[in-house]
Amino acid sequence: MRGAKTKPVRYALRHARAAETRAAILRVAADNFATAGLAGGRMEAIARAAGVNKALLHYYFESKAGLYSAVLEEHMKEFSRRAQEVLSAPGPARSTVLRFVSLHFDFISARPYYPFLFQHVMMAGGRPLRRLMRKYLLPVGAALIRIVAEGIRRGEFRRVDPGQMAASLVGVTVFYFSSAPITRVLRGINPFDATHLRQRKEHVLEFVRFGLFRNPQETI
Amino acid sequence: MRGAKTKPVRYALRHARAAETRAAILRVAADNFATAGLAGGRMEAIARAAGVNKALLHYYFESKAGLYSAVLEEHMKEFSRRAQEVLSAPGPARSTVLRFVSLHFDFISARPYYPFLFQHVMMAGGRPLRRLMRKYLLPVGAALIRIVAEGIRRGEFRRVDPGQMAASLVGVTVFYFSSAPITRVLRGINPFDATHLRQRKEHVLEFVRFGLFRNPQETI
DNA sequence: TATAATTAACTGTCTAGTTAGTTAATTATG
DNA sequence: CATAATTAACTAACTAGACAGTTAATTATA
Repeated sequence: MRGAKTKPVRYALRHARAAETRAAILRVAADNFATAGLAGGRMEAIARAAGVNKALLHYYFESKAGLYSAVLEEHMKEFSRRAQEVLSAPGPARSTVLRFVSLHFDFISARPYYPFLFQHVMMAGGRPLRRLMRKYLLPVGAALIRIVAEGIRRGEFRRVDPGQMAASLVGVTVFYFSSAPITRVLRGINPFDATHLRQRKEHVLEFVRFGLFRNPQETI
Repeated sequence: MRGAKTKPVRYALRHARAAETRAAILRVAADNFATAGLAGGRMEAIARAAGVNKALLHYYFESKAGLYSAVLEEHMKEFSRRAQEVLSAPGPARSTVLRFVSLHFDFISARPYYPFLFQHVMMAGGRPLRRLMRKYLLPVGAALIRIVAEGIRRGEFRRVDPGQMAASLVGVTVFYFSSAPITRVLRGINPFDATHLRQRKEHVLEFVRFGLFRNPQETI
């Protein structure tokens, strides 16, 4: 039986420890897949690092692809939840957009491997990609576009193509993280230390204000 | 012998045909590695698609990693050359930056797999990454930063951190392409058709003008 | 004592890389 | 200038190792 799908409430304690094991596997797998991709990731290595037997990965996640999907889905679900919260909150479009960018930035800051995991599925494509994208990204993307459009209508933003702007908001945030290895090599710094993160975030938020807002200087 | 490194001018005809074969391998390999990564790429598949024997790949490129490097280097060399040309041309910083962004955008437009190839080495890291980065990216990055700094000094640009701005310029361009698979799924369009490319490029250039220039409206 | 959680040991397949050649263009030479 | 020798370009068939996934059993706990 796949231990993950059925949750036998009767076996609460037993299940609690099992959940820990499962979480440990997911944590380690995220790291492994992020650096190596689906093809490059090693089930054996993941099992060893998680301190469990290789067969247990299959017991919980069926297959390598299943494990990969589970890893990715965990993160996407969480981000999607938080993003929807921010994007559906009332208030001026200006602050909503800035709060979204800020959330996005912080979310990835805490999960350095997230962009890589993402890149890998994207490049691989296929059915699982489509499922995850439609389920988690589509709603967030739509909400973001809606907010930008609203901001334009209200005169808070310049007249831009909301779809294009959404892509730029995400792109300018994500790129810093997905190019982190280059930064490390070329600048010899750690892009994930507090100082550099703060500098980058500040820059991104300012860049967004000037790139999108009608009156960038105005305090919100 | 590695036919590629030594170029026996004496055997002109023979060598000419060999160069074609080599180029064909590189072309096919770019495609294969871009979708599958280094680990996921298949020497056998590349050989078949290029219409040659698998052993020939090793004859020319030593190893799988060697082939991957060769593929990437080809593209990076070419981009680096063109970028340096643009960045070292005289004129106002405004037009230099816009011309750089434009070149970058067009270069990738013509090589849809380039960002993916790139991402893969980056994630893998290691010695070959460092070599290529230092050789091709470092000079371009430095030149771009210099131009931004110059633009600030001349009062053409807002007072921004030149390094951060360089990252944003590249990021906002690259993201459209590296997220192309998502776009295809979510919006059901082909991001590489002429219409969408034009729309995106227009948006990016405008976004850069507003995000960076002191007087975005002013014509150059 | 039933069953969930976990493991050791195994197997079949896939694939990078090798080896021992063949083919054909080019050059040397009788 | 014909043909033998040489060499670059290329191939068929193989090997060694790696790795995903399986099986049958064991341990822990409700």
